[in-house]
Amino acid sequence: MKIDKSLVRSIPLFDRMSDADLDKFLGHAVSRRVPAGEAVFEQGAAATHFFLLLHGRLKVTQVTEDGQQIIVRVVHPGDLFGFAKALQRSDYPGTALAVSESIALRWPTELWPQFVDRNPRLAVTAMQTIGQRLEEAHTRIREMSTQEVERRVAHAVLRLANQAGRKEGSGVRIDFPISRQDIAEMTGTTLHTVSRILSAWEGKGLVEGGRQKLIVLDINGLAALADHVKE
Amino acid sequence: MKIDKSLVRSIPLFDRMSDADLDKFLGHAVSRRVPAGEAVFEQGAAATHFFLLLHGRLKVTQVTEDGQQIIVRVVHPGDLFGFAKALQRSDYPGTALAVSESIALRWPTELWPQFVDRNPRLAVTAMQTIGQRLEEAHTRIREMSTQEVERRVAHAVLRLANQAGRKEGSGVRIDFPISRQDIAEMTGTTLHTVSRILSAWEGKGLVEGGRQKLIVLDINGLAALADHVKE
DNA sequence: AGTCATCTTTGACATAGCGCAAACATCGGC
DNA sequence: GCCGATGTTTGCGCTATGTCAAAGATGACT
Repeated sequence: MKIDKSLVRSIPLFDRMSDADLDKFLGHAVSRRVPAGEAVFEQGAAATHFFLLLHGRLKVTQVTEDGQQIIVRVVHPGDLFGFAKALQRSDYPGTALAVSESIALRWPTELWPQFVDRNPRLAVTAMQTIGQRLEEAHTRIREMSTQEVERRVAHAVLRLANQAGRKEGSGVRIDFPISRQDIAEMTGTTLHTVSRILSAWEGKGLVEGGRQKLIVLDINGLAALADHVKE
Repeated sequence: MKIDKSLVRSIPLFDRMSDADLDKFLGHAVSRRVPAGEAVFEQGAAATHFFLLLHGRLKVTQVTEDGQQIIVRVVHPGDLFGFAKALQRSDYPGTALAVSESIALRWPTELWPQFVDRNPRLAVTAMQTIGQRLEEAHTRIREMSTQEVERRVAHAVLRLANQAGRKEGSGVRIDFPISRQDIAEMTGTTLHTVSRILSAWEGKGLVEGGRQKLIVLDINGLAALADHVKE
């Protein structure tokens, strides 16, 4: 599939790469269209490629031995993902599932070292990316350790609105299909509890819900809920 | 303070470095003795150095806005720590506190790039280290999302026994002073609950407790508790 | 337009584990 | 050898949240 170069250029990681380098980089890439509901790679599979999301939205999930699922993170356009090999893993630690129709570029993991070599900025970006993820993970741990469910959900929704929000009417809509179950798996609770919480918020005019839909009407109100130490 | 070179050699990261390179590396290092209870660096402080723990034990903690503390991880001898700058942060995200008398080497963060340059293995090790930490963080998130407190504590204790266990009599002793409060902060619960759980375990002969002391008597029994899906 | 699968809401109920409080144990210092 | 500081144990009540159950909504497909 032909690669939309201007799309790639719009990604910070590549905006200042020389045209020659970019061509070399993209020369090895394979573009793939992933329909909603399909996996880019599966947990436990051999890490043969690393990826860059150009368009769409993925969720990375892990399943525990006893069958419970959690959402590790959401992949947004411009994000590198699946570079387990760079971290010295031989298999993917999670499953990457398209939640809406997506387009991803793919490179064989063997190329990673030479890309990094040729383009130091990539190494820095990768380090940075992982650093951020580590920080996010710690934030999540901190929240799960110290906050009640409602605040955690508030934080999660705010984060989503930030990363995947699109203005719609008087509010900000989460720009991909997301279920209560998904939110539950991101915050470590059950869909029932999430449903109750969202219903309550809807009653207070903070959000507007719907099937696989979520619109934040009052960002500040939500932020207050998320930050406010209850008294 | 003079650096014990054989101690450094015993760390996997350095065991195969050439003598010349090692000398160059250590030439820039400053060794510091940290008494128990003292901090190597504090959360929020400018990240001026990165470190290597030679001896002792540290806990890295974070404090939330509302004053609650969590233990992010325990640093063992041979671990690199505090390389926030490599991850493009300007300050330390947590506080590193010695829980027993420790010795740490210290380098200015500016040297990081050139060390990595001269010694590619360091870069790989660092990447690997961060990858592991990320994985650990996800494991913890998974546990906190899906398991009850008792299983989480069991996992935490097993991990400690693995990383810091020393045979003692018929059991394995956690080889540094650790309180119920600490365990609580590692597992996202309260010291009360931890105390109850440990008391129960002691009743079953799984562990032996004490002031800032913990000895695992029955690793398998504990592992069963940690893994066994309750029915 | 009807059917089915999926997602959401809501209720009733059970309980794990937290908060509070007080007694108790252990250790290091004087 | 006593004292104060620090850590641990235990009881009790409460409530946030999970579990179980069932009834709506919503949208996709035929």
